[in-house]
Amino acid sequence: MDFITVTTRMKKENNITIHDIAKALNTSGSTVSRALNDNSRISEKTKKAVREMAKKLGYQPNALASNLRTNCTKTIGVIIPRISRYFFSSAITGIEEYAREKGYNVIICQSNDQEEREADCVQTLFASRVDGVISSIALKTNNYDHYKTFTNRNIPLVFFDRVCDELETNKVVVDDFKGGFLAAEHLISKGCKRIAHISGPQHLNLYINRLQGYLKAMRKHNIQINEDQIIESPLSREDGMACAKRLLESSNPPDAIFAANDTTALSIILYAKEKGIRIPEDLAVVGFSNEPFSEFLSPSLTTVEQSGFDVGVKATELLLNIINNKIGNTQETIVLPVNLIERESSNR
Amino acid sequence: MDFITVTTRMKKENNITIHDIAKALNTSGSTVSRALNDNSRISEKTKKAVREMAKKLGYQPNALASNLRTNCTKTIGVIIPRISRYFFSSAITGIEEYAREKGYNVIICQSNDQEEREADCVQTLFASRVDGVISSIALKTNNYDHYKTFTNRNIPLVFFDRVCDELETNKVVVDDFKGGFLAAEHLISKGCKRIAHISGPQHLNLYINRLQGYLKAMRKHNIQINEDQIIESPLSREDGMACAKRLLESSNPPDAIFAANDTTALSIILYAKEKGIRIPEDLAVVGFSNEPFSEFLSPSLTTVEQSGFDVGVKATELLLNIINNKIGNTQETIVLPVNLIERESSNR
DNA sequence: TTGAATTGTGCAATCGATTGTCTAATTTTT
DNA sequence: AAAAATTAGACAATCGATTGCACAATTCAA
Repeated sequence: MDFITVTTRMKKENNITIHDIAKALNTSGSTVSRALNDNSRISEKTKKAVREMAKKLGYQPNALASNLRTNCTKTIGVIIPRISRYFFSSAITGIEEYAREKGYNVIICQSNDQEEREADCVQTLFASRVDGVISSIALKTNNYDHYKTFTNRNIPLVFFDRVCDELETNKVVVDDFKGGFLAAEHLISKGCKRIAHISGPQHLNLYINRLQGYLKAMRKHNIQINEDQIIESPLSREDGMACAKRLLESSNPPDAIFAANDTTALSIILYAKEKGIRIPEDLAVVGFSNEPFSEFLSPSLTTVEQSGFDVGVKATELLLNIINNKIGNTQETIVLPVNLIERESSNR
Repeated sequence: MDFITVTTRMKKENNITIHDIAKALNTSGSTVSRALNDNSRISEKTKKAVREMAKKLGYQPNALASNLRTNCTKTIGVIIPRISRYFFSSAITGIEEYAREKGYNVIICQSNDQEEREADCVQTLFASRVDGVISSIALKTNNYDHYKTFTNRNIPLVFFDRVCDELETNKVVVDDFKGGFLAAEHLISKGCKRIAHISGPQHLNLYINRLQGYLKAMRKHNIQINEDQIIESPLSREDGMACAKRLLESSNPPDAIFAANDTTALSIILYAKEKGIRIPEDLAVVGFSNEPFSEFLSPSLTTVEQSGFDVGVKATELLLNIINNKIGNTQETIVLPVNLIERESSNR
C-alpha cells in the first residue's frame, strides 16, 4: 500500500521549504519567514544565518502558499483581444515593464475577440486571484456581466483602448476624437471634398470618437457630409476590400477615405492598385494606428499614431495606484495624445 | 486597536469557499469538494444540491488553495524574447490555443533578449510553481545555468526556435537548414553568382543552420563562397543598414543577399533604394520569417515562411505529453517544415 | 534589587481545497 | 436473520508561508 504513495511523491522532489531551513538552523519556521521578509523583530545575526542557509539549500519561496495566506498575489491579469496585433503586444510590453518594476507579475489571456472566451478569461483570472485586471474589450462582446466577477468583489479593473460607457470603471484611451479630427482635417487641407469614413463597431467608444472627430472636422470646414460615405465595418482585411469596392464603385465615389484602422486602409490601397486608381492623385487615404507595415506600404500610409506601450504603462500605473490605495477606486479616464504621421498616401 | 484589523479585512470581501457551501447544506467541506470534482463517492443527489448551492452563492474556486494542496497548477510558463515580434506572438497564440483546450493556463514572461531578465523570468515562473515551461532563448544569453532551476527539479522544459545544444532538453524548431538551402538555391536559380549572407549570432542553432543550408546550396551548385560576404550581425534594423553598406560598397559587391531575417532584408531594400541600386535587377534579396510587412514592401520581399503558431502548438503538445507522463522526458527535437515564398525582390 | 520595558523567538492558528481514514447507513449475500 | 459488502459522508491532516500572541531573556530605570 505504501508503494503508491512513495511513487507519486517522487514526481516533484527537492523542494526546500522554510521548515527545512528552520530545521537546519535549529530554529522555527516563523523566525525563518520573518528573517526572509526582513522583519524588524529578528536580529541581524539571525537574518544573516537564515539568508545564508536559504541560499545554501537552494530555497525558492512557494508563491502559492504565500499568496493563499496573504490573499494578495502580486499578480495582475490582462485580457486582450489578440496578442498578435501590434498595438496590443506593445501595450503588453508596457504593462509588463511597469508591473515588473513594481514587483508585480502579469498573466495574459486572449479573448480572440469572442465574448465567451472573454468570460472564460475572467474566470481564469479570478481563480488565480489576481490583485487587479487590465482589459480591452473583445469586438464581439455585447454583454458585460462577466466583469461583475471583479467589480462585485472590489477587484480593481482598468480598461484600455476598447472601453465602453456601460462599465463604470477606470479607463485609459488615446485621443480618438482628436485623431479622427486630425485625419479628416488633413484630408480637407489637401483639397479633398468627398471624404468617406470607414468606421468600426459602434458599441465601442473609440470608433464613435474617431467618427465624431471626423464629423467635427467636416462641419468645421463646411464639407458636405454624405451618409452613404460613412460605413460601419468589422475592419477586417476582407471587409475592407468589400467597403473599398462599395465606396469606389458608387456613382459618386469619394476622393479620400479615412479608415478607422490601418488594415482597412491597406485593403483600400490594394483594391485601388488592382483597379488602377491612383493614390494619392485619385484617392487620398488615411488610416489609424500606425501599424508596423504602414510605413512600408507603397504608397506609404498616412496614419494616426497611437502608442500602445504608453497606454499599457498608464493603465498599469493607474491600476497599481488603486490596488495600493494610493487613490480611491474612482471612475477616471486618462486620455493619451495621438499624432498624425503624414506619408505618401495623402500627399498631393 | 480593532479598527485597523476590521478596515483591512474589508478589502476583499464576499469570497465564498467550499465551507460556506457546506454550512448552507449542513454537510462537510470534503463532501462539497468531492461533489464539485465529480467524485464517485458522492451520490448524484448530493452532487446536484452542491452544484446548485455553489451557483446560488456565486462560488468561485480558489486556485491558489487547490494548487498548494495538489502541487499542480495546471499552468505552463512561457519565456520569450519579445512579445511584439510577430513570430513570437503567433507562437504564443498557438501555445495558448492548445493549452487552453487541454485545461491549462499560460503565464508569459519577456526576457527582452537580456540574460538577466531571462533569469528573472525563470525565478518568477518557478515561484508560481508552473507545471512546465516553454522557452525561446534571449539573444544575449550565454550562460544557461538558470534553467537548472527547472531541470534539477524535474520540471519539464521545452525550447522552441532559439534553442542551443548545450541544453539537453526537448526542442521544437523549424527546418532552418532547409530554409537556408531553399533561399540560396532560389537565388542561384535566378542566375545570381555573388550571393552574400547576413547571419545572426552563432551561438544559436537556427542561425548556424540557416548558414549551413546556404553553404550547402552554394557547394551543390559550385558557386564560389566568399568569406567576406558572410557576415554575422545582431540582425537589428540599424545593423542591417551597416551590413548593407559594408557589402554594397565593397570592391566586389554581391548581386544577391540572403538575410537571416526580414528586418535585415528590409534594411537592405531601404539602403538600396537610397543609393539607387535596383532590386531585383542589380541586387536580389531574400529574407527569412515572412513578417507581416514583407508582403507589402516595395518590392515585396521573397522570404522563407515559418509558422510561429504551429511551433507554439507543437511545443505545447510536447510539453503536456511530458507533464502527463505520456512520454518519458526524453531529449526530442521536432522539426517543422518551412517554405519559400517567392516575391518581387528576387524575381528576375 | 526589584519591576518595567525592550528585544528576539517559538507556538499554533490560519488561508481554502484536497484526500486518507474512519464511521454509519444501506444493500447484498448466505 | 445474521454476516458481509458496499455506499455515502464526516473528520482531520495536509500543502507552505504568514502572523497574533505568549513568553523568555536581556537591558534599563528607580
